[in-house]
Amino acid sequence: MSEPHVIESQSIEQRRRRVAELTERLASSGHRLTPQRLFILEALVADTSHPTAEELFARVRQTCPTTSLATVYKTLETLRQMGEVLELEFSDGSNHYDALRPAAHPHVICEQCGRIEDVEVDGISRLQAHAMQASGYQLQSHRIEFYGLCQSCQ
Amino acid sequence: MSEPHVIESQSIEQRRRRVAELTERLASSGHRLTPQRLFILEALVADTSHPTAEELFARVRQTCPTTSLATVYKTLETLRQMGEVLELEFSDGSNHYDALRPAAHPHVICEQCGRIEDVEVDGISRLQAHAMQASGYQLQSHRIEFYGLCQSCQ
DNA sequence: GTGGGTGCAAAGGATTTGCACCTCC
DNA sequence: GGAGGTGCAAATCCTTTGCACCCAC
Repeated sequence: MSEPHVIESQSIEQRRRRVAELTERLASSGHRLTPQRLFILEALVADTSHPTAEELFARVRQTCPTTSLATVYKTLETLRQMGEVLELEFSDGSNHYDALRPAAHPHVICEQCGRIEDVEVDGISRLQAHAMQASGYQLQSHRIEFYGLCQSCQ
Repeated sequence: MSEPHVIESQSIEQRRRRVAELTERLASSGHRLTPQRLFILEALVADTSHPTAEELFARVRQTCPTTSLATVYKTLETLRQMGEVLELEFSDGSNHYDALRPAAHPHVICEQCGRIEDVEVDGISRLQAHAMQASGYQLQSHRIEFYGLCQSCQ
C-alpha cells in the first residue's frame, strides 16, 4: 500500500506543477486568467483518464457551476493551439484530451468499456524515421493506438 | 513509362478481383446484390485515395445517379461490420474508407493538403506485442498514422 | 477603458434513423 | 411473397459560431 501512496503523491505534485506551468504560459502568451480558465486547467490536470469535453465540463461545473460548455471548448482550442493539450479525435462523437502529456504518445484503448490508457513502447521514433524514408513525407507527429480489451474486460 | 504501366495493369487486375471477392462475400453472407451496392463496390475499389463517404457518393452518382448518400453510408457500415472495409475516423468531420486493404495498416497524412497514403513500415506486430506486455491489454488491432508534409507540399 | 473572454442559443456538418415503397432472391 | 434494401427527410450528436455583455489587465 505504501508504494502506490508514494506514486500518488508524486503525481499530485506533478499535477500541481503542471497547473502552474499552464497558468504561466497562458499569461505570458497574452491570455487572460479568468476564473473559468483556472477551473478548467484544474479539471484537465486532475483527470488522468483522457476526458472528453463533456466530462471536463461536468467536472468544472462542480467547482464553478456557471461555466458553459462553449467556454470549455474555446479553452481547449486555445491550449491545443499552444501545443499544451493533446487532442485525440474520434468520429463517433467523442474527442478526448490530455493536458498532462501534450506530446504525441501511444495509447491502448478498450473496445468494450472505452478506457484509454497511456502505454510505454519504444522504437516509435525509429518507426517514424522509417516511415519518412519509405514515403518521402516530412513527418513531425504521429498517432499510435492499439485496440483490444483491458484487463477488467477480458 | 513502361514500369508504371505494368504496375497499373496489375493493380487493375487486383481491383477487379477485389470487386468479385466483395460481391461474393456479400452474397454468401445473405446480403442482396442490388445495383446500388455493385456501383458502390466499384467506386470503393476504383478510388485508391482513401475517399470519404461524400467522395464515394459523388463517384457513384456518375454511374448510378439515383443512389442516395444514406445508401452509401449503410453499405459502408455493412462492409465495415463484415471486416471488408477499413474506416479511418477523424473528428473534423471526414471519415475515410479503404476497401482494398481492410486490415489495419499504417498511413502517412499530409497536414497541408490532407492526402492520405499507405506506408510500408515493419515491426508493427512487434510493437503491438510490446504494448500488450506493457499494458496487460489483449490487443487485436491498431491505428498508426504519421503526420507531416507530403512531397508536393514540402 | 478596452480587447479578450464568457454564456447563451442558434448554426453547422457528418452520420444515423424512421418509414413507406420497392425489388432481389 | 417476404425479408432486406433504398431514398427521402428529419433527427442526432458533437462542435463551432454570432453576438451582447462582462471583467481581467
